[in-house]
Amino acid sequence: MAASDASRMAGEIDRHNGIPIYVQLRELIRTHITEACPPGSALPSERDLAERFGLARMTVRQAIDALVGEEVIERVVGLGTFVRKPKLDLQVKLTSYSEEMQRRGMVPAAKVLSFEQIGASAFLARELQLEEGTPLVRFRRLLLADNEPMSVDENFIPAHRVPGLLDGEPPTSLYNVLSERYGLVMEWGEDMIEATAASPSTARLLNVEVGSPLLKIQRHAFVARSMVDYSVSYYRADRYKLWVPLQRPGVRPTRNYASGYRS
Amino acid sequence: MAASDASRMAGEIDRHNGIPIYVQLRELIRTHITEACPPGSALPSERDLAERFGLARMTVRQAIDALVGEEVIERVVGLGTFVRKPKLDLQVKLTSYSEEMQRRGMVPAAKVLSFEQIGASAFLARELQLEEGTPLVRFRRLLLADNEPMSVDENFIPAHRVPGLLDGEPPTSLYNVLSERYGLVMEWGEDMIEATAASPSTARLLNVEVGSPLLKIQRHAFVARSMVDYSVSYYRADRYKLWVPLQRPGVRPTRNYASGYRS
DNA sequence: GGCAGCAGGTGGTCTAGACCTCGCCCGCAG
DNA sequence: CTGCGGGCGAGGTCTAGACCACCTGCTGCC
Repeated sequence: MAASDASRMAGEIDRHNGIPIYVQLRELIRTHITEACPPGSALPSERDLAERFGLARMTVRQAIDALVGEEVIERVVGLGTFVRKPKLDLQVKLTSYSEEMQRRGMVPAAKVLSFEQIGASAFLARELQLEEGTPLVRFRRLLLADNEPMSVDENFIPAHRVPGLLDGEPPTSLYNVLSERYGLVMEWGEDMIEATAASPSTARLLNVEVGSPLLKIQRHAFVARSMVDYSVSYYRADRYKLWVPLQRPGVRPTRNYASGYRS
Repeated sequence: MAASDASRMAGEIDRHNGIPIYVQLRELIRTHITEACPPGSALPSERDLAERFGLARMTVRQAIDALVGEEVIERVVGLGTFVRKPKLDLQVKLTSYSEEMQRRGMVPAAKVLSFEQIGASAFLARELQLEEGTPLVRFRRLLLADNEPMSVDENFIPAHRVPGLLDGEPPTSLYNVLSERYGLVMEWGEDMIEATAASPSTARLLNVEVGSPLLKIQRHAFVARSMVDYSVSYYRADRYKLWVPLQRPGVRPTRNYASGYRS
């Protein structure tokens, strides 16, 4: 038998709590996967699941459809449904500096250069899609990795989004504070990337020679449809590379089960 | 009535040609959209479609589900199903230089610097995941935009992938030739981006001063799971910026109907 | 021993209903 | 004129079946 035993799945469906059954089942399956199913292992068959939880098969399929859409599991006709290997991610992540450095295995640190309220200049107003003169919080830092300068970083946030932020200490991780204190979880954004040469002041901060190549990254970050953060960063070219995955428009990625699904 | 008239939809379902009904219906709807539905307009209701084509509503939903998954259309409870505005794409495209420049509204051109067969050096062998000494086609060009130097570009392609390529003229658009003559359609890839300073030879080619900042982009491009192209490009920083969309891991983009769906 | 074919299990597709909530609109009452 | 409440039509969820194509493993024949 390809499929695993449905009776070993924990949990029950509550038909009267208002949560759609397929959502409940989907989460039960998700839990079951993370707790008991290594990549490549089989899930119980749709019919088994339907019987186990007393549901119609179409309802079970709806739950499974959702997980297939998330690319958590994968259907193979005639064989069963299988847990996928964690996929290579074709999406650049919107991460904070601290997260990014930790991912790269370096110790992040920061030296605050300024933390103040300013009025939006014409340029900043345009970048942040606001009226000129709108109060902004300006947060400028020298960011270090493993105790060595990595980048000079300047964030601009509409002041009305973060009342009281300036009263306290400058935050260590900006995105953490925005999310935990103000509920501002960045959902999406865009980076504009270019190469530039170090100005004298930036060069001094980054401990490189004037004119050294730097990676300049301007970022707009959004919550829902309103921009919450505009930032400009100058990264030392000798210490920082960017990795960008690409996908060909209109071409669906090739399937890659190949093998490994036999019992 | 929110929904449009189902009887005005062209096409019929063929129940005996082996193509799943929901696939046929999906394509009929897709055609109907491109031909007769501006963004924001309503589709016929699920029940109308079911009646118009003599199908069960669940089957109609399956067709619509697919298009919703593609983000072509959008469901709004209590209102109907609507054609989405063309979405902002959260995915970097794997495009060739010619495509990219045309998209930016500039006239691409190229001056071939070399077009030859070489053996893979230790470095190239590692980058292309091949044995050292494997024959490669090396294609080095000075790329122009609007008749002004834009970048120096060097492609390496395993020679066995492109038999006879060197016999002819150097191609104008490399990706076009790879796809049309050899069936090699790049499916995905990755860019490594960094800032660097112009070496004397590169500076001369690009018509900039030695030490000027350049954007260095190394690209690995794949067909299925094998690498077909490794390239290194040096872009003039004053003429080229990269745009990279970002998505927060684990956060689903917020709905954005908002308005504009009233009749 | 080997191979062909069949049986049983899997996902794929489809039906014809059911009842739910949600949003809009219109008509009635104040 | 205004407000509110119901009617109606939209999508959302769910059922209990049906038949299909596909894959595997077993069985029995050669």
